Amino acid sequence: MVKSWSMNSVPTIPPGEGAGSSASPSFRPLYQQIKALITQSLQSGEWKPGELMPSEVELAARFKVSQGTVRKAIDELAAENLVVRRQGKGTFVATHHEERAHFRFLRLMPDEGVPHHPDNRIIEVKRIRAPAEVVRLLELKSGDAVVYIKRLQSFDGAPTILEELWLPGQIFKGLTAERLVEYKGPMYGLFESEFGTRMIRALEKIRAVGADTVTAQYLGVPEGTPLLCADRVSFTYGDRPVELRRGLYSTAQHHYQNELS
Amino acid sequence: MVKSWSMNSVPTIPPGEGAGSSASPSFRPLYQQIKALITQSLQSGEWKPGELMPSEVELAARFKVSQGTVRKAIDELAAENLVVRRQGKGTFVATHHEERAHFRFLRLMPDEGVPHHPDNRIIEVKRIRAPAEVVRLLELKSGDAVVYIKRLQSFDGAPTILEELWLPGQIFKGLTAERLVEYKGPMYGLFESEFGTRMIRALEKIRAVGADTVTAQYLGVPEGTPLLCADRVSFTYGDRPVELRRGLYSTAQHHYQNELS
DNA sequence: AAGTGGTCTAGACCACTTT
DNA sequence: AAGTGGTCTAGACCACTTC
Repeated sequence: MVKSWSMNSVPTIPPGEGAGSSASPSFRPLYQQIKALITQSLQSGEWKPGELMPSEVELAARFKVSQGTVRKAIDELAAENLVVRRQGKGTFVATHHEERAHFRFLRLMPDEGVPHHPDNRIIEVKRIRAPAEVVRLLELKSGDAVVYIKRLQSFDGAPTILEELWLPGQIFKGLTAERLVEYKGPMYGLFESEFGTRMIRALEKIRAVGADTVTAQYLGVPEGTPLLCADRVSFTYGDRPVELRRGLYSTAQHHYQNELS
Repeated sequence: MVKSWSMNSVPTIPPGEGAGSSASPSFRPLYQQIKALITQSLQSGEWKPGELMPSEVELAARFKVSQGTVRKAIDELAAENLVVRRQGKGTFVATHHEERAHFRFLRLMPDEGVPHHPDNRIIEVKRIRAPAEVVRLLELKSGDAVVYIKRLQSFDGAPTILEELWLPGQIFKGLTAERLVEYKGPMYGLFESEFGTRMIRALEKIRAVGADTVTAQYLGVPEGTPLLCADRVSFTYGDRPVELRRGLYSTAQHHYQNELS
């Protein structure tokens, strides 16, 4: 179904688009081919977020490879948080509808106490033509529509995060203020369930800025107060950018936490 | 040398300090025991940073386990950046003396252009009694001495990072301003070569603050300018904290870059 | 040609979960 | 008891580096 190496399983993939500076023709390990095939099935929705995937034995039979090869492919997918393995139960498609995932993209932690979920207040939702900067970062076509969202998040009643989002209009067609307000849970969960778009990873660029008049009002701080400004581009399968987000964080009682390893 | 499982290799480790909420007595996979033994050898300096380690076959013989088990142990060490594997050559102890490692702990990137190394200017080096906060974060004893360092880093002549460091006095005995000034290369390289202390990972807490008078002068910005403030605690083997660092970053032409995955 | 890490297979047994 | 992921072994061959 996949292979072709020599005697003991040799990949069929012809030399070509090598991933690097290899002098020899490019090779592709079998397990990486399997990994790509499984990723395709995840992307196409053959197995939906939260669902149980076929067992390793089943997948090995389906792809006509050994269980060990399937295992190595799934190991990498698990390391990338695309799937979750549970001993004795099986392998599940990762979803944003679990506690575990909620704080993977929210790095703002309280200086003291345990992290918990913010209260959301939607300020504005509208459909606009994408600004040039958004066109560039989301790889859109000039003139494409985007959904613009502005919201304020509070912890224990203290306004802390003022956020603006830009989402490709084509993907997020029916996204209205009502649906955002009535939806309980993390926004990425909504995107995943209602719009079939799962955020996989994101890139953030962080700066320090002074609060402008409007921002200061929303966050309840003096104008000019230093704030963290985090610009985020989020990607779905295949490194396709599908969200632009600018967050302004008040760091009076919170900090951005990061592990370097 | 290690094992004891049953017929096919069973771990000797007696039930006891299980790592988790397991109801049954705790087990420890063989490969994790091997991993711990290899880590010990790294920590003790049996193989020094940059050096070639014994091959998988040798280690398998030494520990009386299969090559596959050693491989899995080394795979995890490589994932944690403790060792580096090079096909055809062998496995090497990771070191801060390589380009590759330099930007693992320096997340401040230029808004445009490629990242490069800063110019260092040592402002102050002194030996002091550790302040209470430092005692707490570095897990010292009250009254212990620490080496205090203050330095300014510039990119293309533009002062950008004002940093303060606190290092355990016991470990960093002969650390003087002269040695810091004459040393070329990343500071973690100096720590590794001259003081036998290798930084493995670090935890950062980031806030936005306004530049005070002194800071503003060093960084050449108006007083009150918003700056990133990054408090870092670095750890060596065994999660022992061995460095406290506070960096103030001017984000006029740079940003703190972070990948969420 | 020899040595090293990298891939693949096949089979055994273990721990965990559900039936 | 049956099924799942997790560990361990043994052996084969491959790609890369050095001699």
